[in-house]
Amino acid sequence: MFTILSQSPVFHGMEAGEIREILDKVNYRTKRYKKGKVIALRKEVCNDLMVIISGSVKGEMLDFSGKVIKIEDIEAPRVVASAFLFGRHNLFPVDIIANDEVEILVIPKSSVIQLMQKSRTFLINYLNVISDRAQFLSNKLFFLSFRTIRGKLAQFILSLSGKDNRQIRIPKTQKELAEIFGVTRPALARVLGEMEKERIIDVSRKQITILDRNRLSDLIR
Amino acid sequence: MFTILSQSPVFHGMEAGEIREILDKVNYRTKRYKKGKVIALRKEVCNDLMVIISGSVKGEMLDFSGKVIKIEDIEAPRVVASAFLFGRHNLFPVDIIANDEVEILVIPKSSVIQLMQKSRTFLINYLNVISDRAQFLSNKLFFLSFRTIRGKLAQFILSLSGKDNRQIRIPKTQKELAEIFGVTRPALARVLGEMEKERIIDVSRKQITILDRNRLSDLIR
DNA sequence: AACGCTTTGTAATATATGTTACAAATTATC
DNA sequence: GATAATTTGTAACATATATTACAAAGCGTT
Repeated sequence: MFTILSQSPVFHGMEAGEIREILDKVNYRTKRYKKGKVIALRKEVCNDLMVIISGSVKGEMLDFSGKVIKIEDIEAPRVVASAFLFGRHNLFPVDIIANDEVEILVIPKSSVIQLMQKSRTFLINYLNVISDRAQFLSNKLFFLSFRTIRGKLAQFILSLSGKDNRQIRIPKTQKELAEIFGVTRPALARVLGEMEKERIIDVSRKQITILDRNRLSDLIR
Repeated sequence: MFTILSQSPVFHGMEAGEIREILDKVNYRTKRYKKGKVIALRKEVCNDLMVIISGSVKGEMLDFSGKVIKIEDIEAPRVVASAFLFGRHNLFPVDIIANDEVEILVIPKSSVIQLMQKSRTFLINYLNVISDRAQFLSNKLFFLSFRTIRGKLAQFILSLSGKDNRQIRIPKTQKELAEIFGVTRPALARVLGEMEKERIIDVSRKQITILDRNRLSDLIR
């Protein structure tokens, strides 16, 4: 178990033995859930740090019309709801459900704080995990703030391309990209086609070449 | 100064004297900036915690077309870029500019870590600040994920109304609400008008009454 | 090489929202 | 109470994207 934990972002840079040693000084336990079991309910108070040791869980929520929306998958050895253990509203934002047979390391909040004060590495790791999360969200939000698909695409391409390289490779299918953009796949394909026709970019599958950097920049806002 | 700091979220719950005491054990300094001065540049490494003691700053960025976009104002005694001191990409996401005469408390990252290990209160405060930020962003993102104005409005109204109260009061103008939704003001007004015509809600200025809860729920997704 | 599966390109039509403009209603200011 | 400023209601028109559908191209397997 401790070997797996050393792969987890919160125990990053610590040896299995070291992890065992500091965990032994605080309260912790492991829990197992069968596939489909509810691990935590939305709006429940989040009082424990949960690190997935094996298996994966999903975050789900019910909208007002009662439909289930899957928010995201979290796999071993990641941490569940890291940004909701602290903060003013430390309630789970979604229901957490086991995707398959899952084993989870559960550490009470007070022990987490003890760990942070004992281990500088653990402290910094935890800060990094929540900060990364905030940065990821902030980035995503900035990205969604572009109204049109052209704008999003221009922003996306320019932020991937360095200062002078004209070629970028997108390691995603159109379908995935459309999902990130929050648009439909045909709409994205159409815009790609239009921009190609206008000789702003050249598209061939996942390979995009910038033909006219200036006009591409102008598409943003 | 320490009295003002005790109002700051990171020193919340600490007396002025207590703050002076723990700060004296680490490195810190204060800096002053005149109106319009650049405090930090986008993509610069964020190595210090900055707490605004007096005045306010703004976050700005240049898009690829060179236009300035104001992101947000941060006023005393809040913290600047709390989520960017840690994390994998600890670079300022925006340029930070002084809005007026500003005084800032600057604490190097290493000292921040020392403070966290010395003071449980400071540690928990800092965790709360970043977590609040992540929660705020996560909420906003969830909200933007509703495609249509009707959907956003339904979500908004239902989340404000309790289980049975039919009346809610929105303490915002249409213009502000439209901005939160990321849509134009006339478009929002039109949708409000349509939903009123359909007898789903009753709108009179900032007062909204739910007439048909079921149909309102159906509008979500 | 033939088969199925996924990805991409494209089109017609429907819908939602933006844009611009203006007047009516409300609120604030003197 | 009169005047100005803000907020709201509404409309005509332009535009971007969703929806649905289908065929072509590419890819993996046998």
